[in-house]
Amino acid sequence: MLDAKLLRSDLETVAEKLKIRGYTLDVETIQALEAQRKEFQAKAQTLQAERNSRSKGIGKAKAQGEDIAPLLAEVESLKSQLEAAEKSSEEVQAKLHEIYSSIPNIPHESTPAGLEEEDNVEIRKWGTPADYDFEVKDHVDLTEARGWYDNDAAVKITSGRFSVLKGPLAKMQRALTQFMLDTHAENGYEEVYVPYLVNQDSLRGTGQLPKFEADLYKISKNEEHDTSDRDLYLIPTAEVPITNLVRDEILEESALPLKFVGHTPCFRSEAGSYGRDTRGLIRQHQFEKVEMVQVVHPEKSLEALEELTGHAEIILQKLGLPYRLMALCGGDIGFSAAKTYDLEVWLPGQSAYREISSCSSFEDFQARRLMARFRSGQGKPQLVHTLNGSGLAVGRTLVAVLENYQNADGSVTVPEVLRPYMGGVETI
RNA sequence: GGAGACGUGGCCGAGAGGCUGAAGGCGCUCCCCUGCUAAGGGAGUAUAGGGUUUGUAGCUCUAUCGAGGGUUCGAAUCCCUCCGUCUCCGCCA
Repeated sequence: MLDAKLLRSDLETVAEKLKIRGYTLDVETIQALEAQRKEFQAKAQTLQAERNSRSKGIGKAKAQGEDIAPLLAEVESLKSQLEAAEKSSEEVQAKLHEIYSSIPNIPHESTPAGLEEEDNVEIRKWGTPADYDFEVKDHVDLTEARGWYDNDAAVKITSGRFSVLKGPLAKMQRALTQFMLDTHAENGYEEVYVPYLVNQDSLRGTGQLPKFEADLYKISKNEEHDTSDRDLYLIPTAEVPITNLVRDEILEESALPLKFVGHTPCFRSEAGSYGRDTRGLIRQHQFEKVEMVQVVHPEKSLEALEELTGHAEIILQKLGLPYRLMALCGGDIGFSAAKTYDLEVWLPGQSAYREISSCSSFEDFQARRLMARFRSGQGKPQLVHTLNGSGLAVGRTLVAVLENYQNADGSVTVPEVLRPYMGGVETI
């Protein structure tokens, strides 16, 4: 959520900056509603003040044994006026809140202009895709025949877009997870274990709600056994539970930056994604991801994004996987992000670079909704800046390892850094 | 899951319809006193939003005593629902 004060004082500038991401702000509607808000809110507050002071008067008169009947009659007429004023005030504020909740973050000035994926800017490349003197297979062909990847079983158990991994493949996914967590811990991240189901407040805090409910799996309660009226959702990313650790918190300035890393499964309903990447492990309703989250001082968020992105790159470098770093353009960054770098790994099976990590700075956009603040000196609490990045998407990393390390005979060499996590095995 | 108790500011803890945005204590900040690794005295110390304003200053209004709703001229205080904590029982990895 953007700063309401900024929206009131400098709406035109905000509208201008949002054009960079192809978003058109309805300036006239907002201005009209703001004018109403101001009028109704002021009126309601004046009436409340009136009622409060008169009610106090009644209390004092009663204490002195005076007749309070005439005073009561006076206040009576206030009541209906106040109720009406409060109602209009609440209605306008609810409308404004809905509009404000649906406005995306303002892109950072260093975010490249452009609306299409083609407008993303390549920052650097690392590694060189290998030349294979045999016909390369994709990860499905490499694993299905050996019984390690079983789509049919997943369909039987659940439905499409889920997968069953077996044997060395399942083990390698676990090895990758362990390797990533350990590496990030060495770089100063505190490992956290968090719930996979979250409430609505958490999803609002990080910006998935209210706009993107369709992408989420909602857990409906069993009425017979659960009288709670709270719906829970499966997390689409560990960003949600981890970033919400600081919701409603006022941190000490000295506690910043906070750096967390966690591994969770992620659940995405991804309506509309059918037809893209229908084969294999690239796009699933359930996948594993290691996520880094940083909570930093507002002046440090830009350099923190570079650092965090670097931490994701280290994983790819240690695994020896060729990749490129892309700065996403205004039209391609997510709703809550001010600036985003994507890491794209080389997949020989597709002869293409594919996204394997997304690292974003949200500046104070999430923090405002989260009420995540810090106290510096004697001053008022200020909003922190939040960042996160995949470090990495484990399922896609598994695909990348399989395809980049494949041999002519269909076996796969285990990258050296992974061997300690796989009992020293050198090939699978 | 069953029964009972409870949820107040950074922390502890009073308050049981009006004089309570909230006593008292601890902690913290500032000032004074004191020459010694201590103590004493004084002041201050929640958050959000609105209005005013060149102003993240000041003034002022509103809201907030787990959350939401209700009763009332008036609710931390009464009623309802939910969330959470603790104790005992049950169940379970």
